[in-house]
Amino acid sequence: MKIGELAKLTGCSVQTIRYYEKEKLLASKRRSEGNFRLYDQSAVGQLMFIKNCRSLDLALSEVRQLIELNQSPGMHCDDVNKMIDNHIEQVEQRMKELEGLRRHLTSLRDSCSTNRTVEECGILRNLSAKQLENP
Amino acid sequence: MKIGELAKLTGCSVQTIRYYEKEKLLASKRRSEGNFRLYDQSAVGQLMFIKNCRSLDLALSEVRQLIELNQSPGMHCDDVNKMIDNHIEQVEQRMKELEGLRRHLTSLRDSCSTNRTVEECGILRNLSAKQLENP
DNA sequence: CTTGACTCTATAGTTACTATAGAGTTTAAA
DNA sequence: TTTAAACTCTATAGTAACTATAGAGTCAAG
Ligand SMILES: [Zn+2]
Ligand SMILES: [Zn+2]
Ligand SMILES: [Zn+2]
Ligand SMILES: [Zn+2]
Repeated sequence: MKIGELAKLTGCSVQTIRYYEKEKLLASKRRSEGNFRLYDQSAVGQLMFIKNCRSLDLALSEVRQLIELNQSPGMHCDDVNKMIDNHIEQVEQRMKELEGLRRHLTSLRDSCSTNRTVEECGILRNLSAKQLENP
Repeated sequence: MKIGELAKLTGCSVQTIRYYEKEKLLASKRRSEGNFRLYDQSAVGQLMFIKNCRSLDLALSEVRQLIELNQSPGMHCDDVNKMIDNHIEQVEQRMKELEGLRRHLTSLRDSCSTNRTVEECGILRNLSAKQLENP
């Protein structure tokens, strides 16, 4: 199949597939006479693997590691487990940050009401303050 | 004062200050004979304003809008309020996404235990599956 | 007068794509 | 058979908000 069909089958864009190739994540094994990339069924699986990883916010460099690991079936998979553990931690960390941000933004929002002028705006006044209180 | 002192006073890096100038967020009013940027006390306040905005994850384009607004003290501040409301929504949206991600990652993690080989790795097997279940 | 700390501009790199431009290829209809 | 549409190719630039150089110039102290 050509790149367009692979794109349709996987829900990736054509440019994204070419980008993954450049990044050594997915190779097309053959080219047509007119130099078009040709893929077989296994490419669908490989691309879905990448897509699944991306949906979990794994970086492409990590996806690359996983692909390489996948090629040594006898090795221990500790590194995979660690990578996921790491991600869970990072996600939780980011959630905490966002929670702090949300509280900050909410209290900032409460410092202004409707029908005020820029001069009177509590938000702008707070943003101008020497330093916002730390969460 | 020169750029290095401004950087120290505000906790921004020198390059960041120059970047903000290029992005029309903070101008140095004068230059020294040797072409060094010179700042007065008001620059400290302006830069802290930017820093406060950034700590709330406001985009530089939004900071620019706020700075412009700040220059029309008689106008209504509705746009400011709307901007903050918007941000609160976006933050809450992102928190929801991360919560879904966390659940996904956690259940994926549970599909593997210690002392398995790559071949047996539940995580890799799940990532290879045609499609991950949607949250 | 030299050393070191500072500053200047310009440029490239980061991440994971997306969006062109300009050219060539393939397929299908007219 | 011609021609048009649809597809593909490479190469390049853009995104956001910085960070990190390189190479040159400025300034203060010793
Ligand atoms: Zn990671
Ligand atoms: Zn207001
Ligand atoms: Zn925003
Ligand atoms: Zn495993």
